[in-house]
Amino acid sequence: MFSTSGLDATFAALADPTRRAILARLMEGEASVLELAEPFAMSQPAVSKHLKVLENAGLITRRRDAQRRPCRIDVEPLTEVNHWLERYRALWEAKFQRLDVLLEELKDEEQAMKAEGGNEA
Amino acid sequence: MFSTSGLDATFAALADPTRRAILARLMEGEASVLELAEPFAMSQPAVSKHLKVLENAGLITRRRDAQRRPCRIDVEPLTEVNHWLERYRALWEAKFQRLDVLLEELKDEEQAMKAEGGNEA
DNA sequence: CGATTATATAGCCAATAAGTTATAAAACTA
DNA sequence: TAGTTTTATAACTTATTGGCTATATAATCG
Repeated sequence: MFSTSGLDATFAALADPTRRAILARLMEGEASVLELAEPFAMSQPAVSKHLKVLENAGLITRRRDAQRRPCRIDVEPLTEVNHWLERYRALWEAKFQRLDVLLEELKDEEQAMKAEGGNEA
Repeated sequence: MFSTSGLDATFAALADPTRRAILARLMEGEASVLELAEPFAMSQPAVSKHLKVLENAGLITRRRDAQRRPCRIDVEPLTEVNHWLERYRALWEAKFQRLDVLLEELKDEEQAMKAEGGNEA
């Protein structure tokens, strides 16, 4: 068994606009499957599949409420995305710095990271 | 012709670990196709395909240098990811706030955004 | 020109994804 | 218990993805 990086599943889940819309909807709070399905021109099973993808990526969790399975957003994978982005953030936050200087700094940081073993693409 | 959200292409491109590794490599500066292919147990055409995916997502640009087509990272789509993440950032940055209070605040913000028309899943 | 190097393209294959309809299962309601 | 509501699963289809090998193209070198 090899656990493909959590980022694989997270980015793949986020690549679909229906699933991003579902996450956006869940920012307003819990919602059932039918409530989540309502805005979409799509069958209920299709939405259930999307929810499974989100759940497998850890982006939502579900509880039981009678027949309903209310979903709520789980933000943890997004923190991983945020952390992954960190590596690149300097590239656009330092728009007015000279690029070559910036890259030198980043290379130095990379050396430091390698020295302590942190390495995930 | 309907232009599927740039986020679709960006997230899909980032969902593959080979492509994320290529981006990480490009943080060290420009690299040719063969240079980028070298670390991977994968044919050159496979890497060329990955580069095309990255290029279509706007994550890299290529120039011509004799026979080589050096690639460089283009960070703009990552800024879009960063912007998309903004909506959710409060959820993990405010871990110690009461969740219901937080969600109320977010709903208010959403009303404000709707009022001025900003809406992208 | 012919040879070499770097990259792209074509054609193939297997696996996955995203949708469908039909049906099953779970939990409530009368 | 029988019916209703909500969700999940199965089976199928079509399109996309990611890899391969073989080949074509582009640019340089001798």
